Amino acid sequence: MTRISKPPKERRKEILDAALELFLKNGYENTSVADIVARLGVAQGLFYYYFKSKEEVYRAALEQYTDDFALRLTALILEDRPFIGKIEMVVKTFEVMFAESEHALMDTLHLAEHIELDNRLSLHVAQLLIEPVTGVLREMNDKGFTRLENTETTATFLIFGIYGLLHGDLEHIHRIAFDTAEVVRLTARVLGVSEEDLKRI
Amino acid sequence: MTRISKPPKERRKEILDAALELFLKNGYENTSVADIVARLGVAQGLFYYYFKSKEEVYRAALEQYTDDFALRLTALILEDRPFIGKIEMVVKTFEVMFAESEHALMDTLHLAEHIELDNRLSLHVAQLLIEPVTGVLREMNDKGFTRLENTETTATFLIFGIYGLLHGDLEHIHRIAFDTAEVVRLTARVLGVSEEDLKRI
Amino acid sequence: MTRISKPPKERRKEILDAALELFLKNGYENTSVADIVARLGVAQGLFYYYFKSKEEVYRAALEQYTDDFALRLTALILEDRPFIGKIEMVVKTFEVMFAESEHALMDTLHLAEHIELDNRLSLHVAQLLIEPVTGVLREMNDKGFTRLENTETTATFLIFGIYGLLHGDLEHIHRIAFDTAEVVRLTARVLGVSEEDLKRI
Amino acid sequence: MTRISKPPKERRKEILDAALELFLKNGYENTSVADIVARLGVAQGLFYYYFKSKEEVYRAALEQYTDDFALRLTALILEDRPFIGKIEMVVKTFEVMFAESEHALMDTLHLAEHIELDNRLSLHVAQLLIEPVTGVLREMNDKGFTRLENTETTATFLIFGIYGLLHGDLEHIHRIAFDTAEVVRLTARVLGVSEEDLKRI
DNA sequence: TATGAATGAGCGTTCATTCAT
DNA sequence: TATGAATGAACGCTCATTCAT
Repeated sequence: MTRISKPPKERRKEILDAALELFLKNGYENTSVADIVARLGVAQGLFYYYFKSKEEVYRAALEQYTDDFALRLTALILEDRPFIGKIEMVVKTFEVMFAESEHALMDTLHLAEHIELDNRLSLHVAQLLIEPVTGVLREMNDKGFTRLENTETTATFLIFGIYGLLHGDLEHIHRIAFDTAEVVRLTARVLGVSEEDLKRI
Repeated sequence: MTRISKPPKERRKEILDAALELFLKNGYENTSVADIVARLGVAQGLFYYYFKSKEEVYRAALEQYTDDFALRLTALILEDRPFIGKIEMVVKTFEVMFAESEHALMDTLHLAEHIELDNRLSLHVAQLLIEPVTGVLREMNDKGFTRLENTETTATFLIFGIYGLLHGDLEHIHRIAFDTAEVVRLTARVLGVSEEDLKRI
Repeated sequence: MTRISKPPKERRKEILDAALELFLKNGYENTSVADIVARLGVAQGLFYYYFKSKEEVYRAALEQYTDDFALRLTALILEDRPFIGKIEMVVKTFEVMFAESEHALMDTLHLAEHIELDNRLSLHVAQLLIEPVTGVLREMNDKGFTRLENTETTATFLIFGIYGLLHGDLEHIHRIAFDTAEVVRLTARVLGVSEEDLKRI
Repeated sequence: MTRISKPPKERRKEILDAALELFLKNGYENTSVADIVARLGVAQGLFYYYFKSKEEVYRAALEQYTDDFALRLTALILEDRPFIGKIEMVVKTFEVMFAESEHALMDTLHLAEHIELDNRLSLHVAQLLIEPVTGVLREMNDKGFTRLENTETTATFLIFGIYGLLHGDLEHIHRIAFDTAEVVRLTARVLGVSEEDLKRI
C-alpha cells in the first residue's frame, strides 16, 4: 500500500474523529480498532502509534465531544441575552445534538449500544450545565427578579425537566413536537415569576 | 455432572434471573454465557435451548426488570393517597432502585458499563412513569385542584426534574443529601398551586 | 471441520505432548499456540479449554519433562548395582536425553532458543541429581569405602564434572567421543580411591 | 529531534552496548528495538543502518560479552602465578560475573529469561576456558608436577566441577557459601597430587 | 547519516455458538 | 432435556522492519 505520511497532529485528529463517529454509531464494544483504521485506510499498527489502547481513544473522543458541547452551551448561557433567549438557545442546541447523533446512526444494528452511549453523553452534558445555569439563577436573584432559595437545586430541576421534554419518549426516535411556549410556561412556574415578567428579564 | 431435569418455565426463569444479576453487576459485554450457566451449574448447551442468543436474554432480562419496576411505581402512584405522598413514594422507590443496583456492584471493575446500564434503566423507568403521572394530573385537573393546560408535558417535566435531583451529580456515586421539602416546593410551582394547597390535595 | 470429541485426559495429554515437542524444538517464543493446535488439527479455542494460557502449558510441559527425567535417573542411581555401573547408567541416560532433544531439532532455524532450553533442562536435571548422588556417597562413607568430608560438595563436583564432559564442546553439536574409562579414572580420584577399588564397590 | 552525527564505529558501539545491557536485563524477547533506540535517544531507522536485524545485534552483543569475559579469564590463567592462585582467580572472576549479571537484574519481571541467558553465558564461558586450562595442565605435566593422561578431559572435568559448585543450587539465587578449601581438595584429587604439593606448584 | 511515521503479519486470548452423545 | 467438548471468527495489541524525507 502506498505510504502517506502526515503531520502527527493531523493524523491523530483523523483517528480521533473516525473513532468518535464509530463509537457514536455503534458503541464501544461494537467498534473495533480494525474498523477505525479501515475507515482511514491505514495500517492497524498506526493506531497504536497515536493511542496506547482502544480505551484511551474512547476516553479522548468522549471527552472532546462532551466538553466541546458543554463549552458551546455554557457560552450561550453566559452571553448577554434575555433569559428566555438563553433557554431557547439551549433547547435548540440540545436538539441539534440529538439530531447529529441520530444522523450518525445509519443502521439499527447496534441500536442498544447507541442509545446507551447517547444517554450517557446527554446526561453528562446535562450535568455539566448545572453549574452555569446555577450562576445565571444566582444573578437573577441578585438583580431581584427572582427569590429562589436554593439555586442549584432549582437549576438541576429545570435542566432535567427540559431534558425530559426533549428526551422523554422511549428511545427518542419519534420525538413529540416540541413546544417552546410550554417550556416558557413551566420555567416561569419553577422560577416563581409570571410568564410576562419572565419575558422581560 | 448429574443431570437435573426441571420444568421448562422454571429453568427459563432461573437463567433469566442469573443473567439479569450478572448484567446488572458487570454489564452486557463483561458477562459471558459461560458465566451465566456457571452460576446455575448447568451445561453451556442448555442455555441455547431456552434462548436463541445472548442478546435475547439481555433484552428479556432488561424488559422484565424495568417493567417490574414501572409496575411497582405505577401501582404506588395509583393508590389512593395524597398527592404529596405519591411523590414521596416515587422518590423513595427510585432511591431503593439506585441502592439495589449499587449493591449489586461489588467491585469497581466494570464501573463504566454499570453506570451506562444504570442510566439506561433509570431513564427507561422515568419514561414509563410519564403515562400514569399524566393520569394523576388529569384527575387533579378534573377535580379542580389544578388548571394545567398540557398534562403530559407537565408530567414529563415534573418526573425528569425530580429524576435530575436524584441523579444529578456526576456518576451519582456520592449523591447529594436529598431534600424532600425542596421537591415539594418545586412541584407546587410546576403545578401552579401553593405549597399549602398542595399538601391538602 | 469434522468434530472429534475425546476424553479430556487424553486431549490434554495430546496438547501437552505436542507443546513439549515444539518447545523443545523451537523454544518458547518461537512456538505459537497456533503451531500447537495445527499439529493436532484442532481449533485454537480448544487449547484454552484445557490450559489457561500458553505460559501454563509451558510450565506443565517442562515440569513433566524434567521430573520424568530426574525420576528415571534417581531410580537408576538407587538400584542395587556397583557404583561404576551407576555412573555408567547415568552417563548413558544423559546421552539418550541429549540425543532425543537433538532429534527433535530438525532444522536450525531456532538454534539459539533450542540451545537455551536444552541447557536449562539439562542443568536442571543435573541439579536434581545432586540429592540422590549425595545419598549414595554418604552410604559409601558409611560402608567404609570412602572417607569424604563433604558428600554434597563432592556429589555436585562429580556430577558437573561429568556433565561437562558430556556437554563440554561449544553448542554440543559435535560431541567428542566419550570415554568411559576416563570417567572412571576421574571419579576414582574425586572419591579418593584407587580405580581397582572403585570397580569393586 | 536534533540530529547528531557520530563516527560510525562509535555509534555502532553505543547501540551494541545499549542492546547488551537490555538483553542481559530482560532477555531477548522482552527487549524491543524500540527499547534500544529509546535508550540512546535516536530514531528507529538508525538501528537498521548499523545492524541488519535484531538477531544480528543479539549475536554480536553476546559474542562480545562472552569473548571479553573469556579473554579476561584466559589472561588470568596464563599469568605467572601459583596454580592454586590461578584457580582462585577463576573462581573469583566467575563470582563477579554472576554478581554483575544479577545486579543488572533490577526487577524480577523477566527472571525466567534472565536465568536462561545467564546459564547460556556462563556455560559458554566455561567452554571457552577449556583450552587455556588444558594448556596449563599440559605445562604441569611437562614440568613433572602431574602425570595426567588426558589433559583436555581433565581440564573439562575440573572446570565443570568447579562451575557446578558455583552454580549448583537451583536458580542460583541464593548460592551456598562457597568453600575454597573444598575446591583445593577436590582439585588436588582430580590432578592426582596431595594438597600440600598442590599448594607448592 | 539520520529521522520517525507507517507497515502488516503475527500473536495470545475470548467467547457466542454448535453438535454428537 | 441436558451435557460439555469442540469450533472458529474476531479481537486488542506488539513489533521488527521499511522508506520517503
